[in-house]
Amino acid sequence: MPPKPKTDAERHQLRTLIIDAARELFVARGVDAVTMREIAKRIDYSATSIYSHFADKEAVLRAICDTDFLALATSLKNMMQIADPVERMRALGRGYAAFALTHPNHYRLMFMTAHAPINPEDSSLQQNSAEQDAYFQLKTVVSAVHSAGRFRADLQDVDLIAQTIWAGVHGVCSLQISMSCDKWVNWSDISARLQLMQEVMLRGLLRD
Amino acid sequence: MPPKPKTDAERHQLRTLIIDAARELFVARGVDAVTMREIAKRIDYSATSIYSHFADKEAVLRAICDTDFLALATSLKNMMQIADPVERMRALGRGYAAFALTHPNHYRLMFMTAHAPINPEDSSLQQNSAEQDAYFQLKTVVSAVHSAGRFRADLQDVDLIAQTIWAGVHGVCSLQISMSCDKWVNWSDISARLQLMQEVMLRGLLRD
DNA sequence: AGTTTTACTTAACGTTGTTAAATTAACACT
DNA sequence: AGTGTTAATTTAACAACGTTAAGTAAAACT
Repeated sequence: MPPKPKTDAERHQLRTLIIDAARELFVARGVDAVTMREIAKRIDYSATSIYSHFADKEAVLRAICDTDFLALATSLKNMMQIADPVERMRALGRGYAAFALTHPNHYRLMFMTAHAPINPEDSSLQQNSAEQDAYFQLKTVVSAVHSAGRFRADLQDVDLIAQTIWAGVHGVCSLQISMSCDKWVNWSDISARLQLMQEVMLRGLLRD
Repeated sequence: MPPKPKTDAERHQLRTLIIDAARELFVARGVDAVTMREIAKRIDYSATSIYSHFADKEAVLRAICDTDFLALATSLKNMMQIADPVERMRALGRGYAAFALTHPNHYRLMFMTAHAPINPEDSSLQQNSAEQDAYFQLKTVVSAVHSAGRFRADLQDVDLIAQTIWAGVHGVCSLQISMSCDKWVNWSDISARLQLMQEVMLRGLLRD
């Protein structure tokens, strides 16, 4: 019941223990459905002990998201190796979608929830970093495709193109996340929807 | 404080009074941030009286969505008059986006918030109705374009095509609604993003 | 040895969605 | 007219939540 003084390393270890327990529960059943007491029980601590490591539930969430933004960028980084820029762009889309659909609750928090503008001081991530900024990765790929002269002649605005591609993939993923259990619509297979979106986007953007 | 027996009309009136109060609050501050007691206070009733009209908070949300789904379908109905099926499809996309962007909070409730599965049988709206079902309207247009032989040869699944178009427009709108204030991304003009998405989708889907 | 600090725990507060019980008014029937 | 019955609504109450305050035991510092 009573404790020993802990080193910084031990403190950090407990911090990530909390984060990992919380993430597992959030991902499984959604943020709102998971209680602080439950997170604590998972790691055999009392609920209130979490508050000596995080200001509140929201802070736990932000910590998880921070690591997951990084996780997204990291998981996409592997695909940046692909030589052909168009294939690279295609792989990036697939990777992004895979991330969204395997971590729907994280994705909801990152891209489907209105949040105050991200304070660079508040986030540990660096903007315009090939390792940490997924949007920068997308922009880089789009820029490469553009430089290779593969886009249609009238498409010159790299940001605009990147945002349209993002919107296409995001549309499929977010609709899946918030509407797929809805019986009103006779939903096609999610992989078919993703595939067609990818095809349509490429055909619509690339030179014949 | 005490009551009179009420006619069906009066009951219905109070029901919509609750819905309207709840909608206003939900739209302003989000579903989770609004309490039942707050909704009740707005219409000078006790919190518990809501439960004689709705099973729970979720049921209030569903009822709100129901009326807004009808509003969306109604606003799209005019565009179904356009003769050329491709032009009709284009107009439908524009109309949908206009609804989303002029009623962002309603749109968020309808398409970006997780809610219990909508069973067509306990909705007041009629599925597959040209007046009440926006998805049916989209499907009808897609079907017309398909019948006119305007889609590429390999595109045969009307549901799949409709859902992809929906995802494209939804992607632009939902990204705008939840991320446009984010300074991380150098956002292009929303109308330019919509325009390009529309172009890309049509070029990707239609025969050359 | 005695004080302070650290790492926790238990108790407790205010709110939440929701249910149960109480209250009050109008109607239906003798 | 008096008496149930029913409907509409309220107040009281419950369990659970996020969070804060107060308490406790061991290690560390002096």
